[in-house]
Parts: sequence; structure tokens; C-alpha cells
Amino acid sequence: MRVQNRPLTPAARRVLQVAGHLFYERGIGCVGMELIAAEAGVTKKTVYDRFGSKDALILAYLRTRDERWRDFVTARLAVFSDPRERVLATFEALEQWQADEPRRGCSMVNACAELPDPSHPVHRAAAEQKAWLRDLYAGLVADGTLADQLLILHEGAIVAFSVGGVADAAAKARAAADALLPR
Amino acid sequence: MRVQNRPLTPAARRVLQVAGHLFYERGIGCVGMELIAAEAGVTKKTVYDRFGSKDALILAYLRTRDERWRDFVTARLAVFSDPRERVLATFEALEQWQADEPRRGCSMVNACAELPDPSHPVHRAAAEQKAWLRDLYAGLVADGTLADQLLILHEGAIVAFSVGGVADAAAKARAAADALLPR
DNA sequence: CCCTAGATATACATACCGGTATAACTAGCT
DNA sequence: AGCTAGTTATACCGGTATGTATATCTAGGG
Repeated sequence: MRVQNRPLTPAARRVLQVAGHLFYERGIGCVGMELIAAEAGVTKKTVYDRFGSKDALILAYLRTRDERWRDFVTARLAVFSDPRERVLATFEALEQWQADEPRRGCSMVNACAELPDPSHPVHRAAAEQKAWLRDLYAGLVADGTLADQLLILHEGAIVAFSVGGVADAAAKARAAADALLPR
Repeated sequence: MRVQNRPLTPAARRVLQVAGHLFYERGIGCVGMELIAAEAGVTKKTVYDRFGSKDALILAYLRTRDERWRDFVTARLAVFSDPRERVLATFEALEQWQADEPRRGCSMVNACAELPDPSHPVHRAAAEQKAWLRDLYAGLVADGTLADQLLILHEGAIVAFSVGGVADAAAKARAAADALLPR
């Protein structure tokens, strides 16, 4: 699997942006390379010259989306210094994130569902994202079990919102976290 | 979309059982009708004569799995009469369920990820399953927000376990539920 | 001036998938 | 005895997917 370190060409940027929308909204399996190329105003050859394979493009999509998400959370956290407020801010960030996105759940969870082979790199990427959030919590609450419980609330809010149709899931998860945190 | 009400023929039962394993472990998109027929010791014609289409077979798979899951939970709940104990028993049931299953998450969530069209019947089936659990909680705790929070913990435990690699996720969700429940 | 990287355009190879068609065999019910 | 439902066996259709091949164009840097 090729890894892209060099800066992306303009065409590659367009491909990645288009793939980001299509993969997330329609699902990885329902979007072909032909469609991505066409929507990006590019030929299939260019897509393969830049990314090498569909798997590599999928991984690039997940990594860029993950980066956007982490930056988003980090920025909303930076406003607070009190650990308790920082924890609660992650749930407010989730609420705001969900308000601007189609109700399609977690891209990492979805990708793992579509590519079930555990040796596929998307599983590593997904585990890393979840570990990042868990470690963020662990740095704020000291108690490891509590950190896991906060992660559970966070992931549960995403599923309850996107599949379960629960209104204000993130806010309710925030309230639950508030009750769990020591005072 | 055809609906099966008549009792299944022996061949149809085998098909459904095989499809259950393959769809869950390898993902719906990665399993073709040809493979299902072969593994069930049946021809493709029989599969289509019994189920009509792949979509209908997917739905039958989800419904039977859902029924198995609800029966499992209901049985573990029946031992207790105290509402608080009954709530906590749902998390113990999840823990036992996960112990006997491959770490592949929720079949409903996975199906929604693989078939993103919201008008596809799997989305209704998934929403119904989550609503069933939420209503179960709502009948035990009276407070609607708390019922939603318990659902969030439940769903979060599944994702944290299967994608996040969190050990004892169900037990930790149970402990969190225990802390949230009024005493 | 020319070489290279990035791009276009188009056709193609290969493989698989969902679904259909046809014909024949078997067991049970009437 | 004969009809029907369920089944086997096999071949096929049309569509689509990933990925490759070939040839051409363009712009920038040495």
C-alpha cells in the first residue's frame, strides 16, 4: 500500500475532496473510481497515478477526515483549562460537528463495516482514532475506567443519533458524562 | 420486496443460517449469492425461489438475528423483577452475547453502513431495534432522557468493544449505568 | 530548447455479481 | 396415477467494478 507524503497536486486535492464527500455520504462500496474521477473533473488514470489503488484512496480519505475531526475537537477544547470543562467540551464539539454533517455516523466505524478483513489498514486507522480520544480523556480524568466510559458515551451518542434517531444524543451524553465525573 | 410468512423449507433454513454467518462475519457486500448457495449446498435458483432477491435475504438475515438477540435479552431479564436490576441485566446480557460472537459490532449498524440509502428497509429495521431497546429502558426508569442515556451507553459499549478495542466495555457501561440510575 | 511531471482521452482486460432460463428429478398428497 | 412443490444442474445475460495500456497535450525549470 503506497503512502503519500509529497504535497498533493491540484488534481489530487480535488479527487480527495470529492472522494471524501462521496465515500461518506454514499458508502465506500457504492462509489466507483470512475464516478470519483468524473466528479473531480479528472481521468481515471490521474486518480491511479496519484493514489495507486482504491484501498489507498480510502485510507487517504479516512486520514484527512480524521485530521479534520481532531483539529475540530482540539480547537473547541483549547478554550477551557479546567479538566472537567474540557471533557464536557468534547461532547459539545460532537454536537456541533453533527449539526453540519449528514446523519451517516462515524466514517471509521462505517469503513470497518464495509471492509471487515481485520488486517485491512482501515482497522488500524479506526483503532488509532478511538485510542486518541480515549487517551485524551485519560489525560483529563486520571481514572482509566472513567476514560473508557467517556469514550463509550461518545461513540454511543454517534450511533444513537445516526441509527437510533435519538434527538440531542450528544447533549444527553454530555449530561451523563457530567454526572459520572467526580466533583 | 417479498415478505416471508410461510414456514421456511429445509433448504431455505440452511440458506438463512449460512447467510447469517457469512453476512455478519464477512460483510454483506463481500458475500455473493453464489457463495451462499454453495455453502448451503443449494443452487442459486433455490435461493431466489425462496427469498426473491438479495435485499430480501439481507432483511430476513437481519430480522432473524434481531429476534435471536431480543429473545436472548428478554430471557436474561426475566430472572429479575427489580427495575434497577433489570436495567443492569441488559448490560450483562450484552457482555455474554459478545463473548460468543466474533468482534464484528452490531449487524444493524453494519448493514446501515453498507446500504446507505435511507429508504432501504434495513434502516427501518435498525431504527426499530434501537427503539425496542430504548422503550425497554423507558419502561423501567420512567425518565425519558435517562432511557436515552442508557441506550447510548449500550450502543457505545458495542462500538468501543468491536472497533475501539476496549476490554470489558459492556461491564464498564454497566458500571456507568449503575452510577446514573437513581437510588 | 528540451525534458519531465502532470494531465487528458479513450479503449481495453479481467473479473465478478445479481438475476434469469431451461430441463429434469423426487417425494408426498389427492 | 398424476399433479404439485421443492429441488438439482447448468448455462447464460447484462451490467459494473478495479485496474492497465497507449498515445497525446501542456507548462515550467535546467
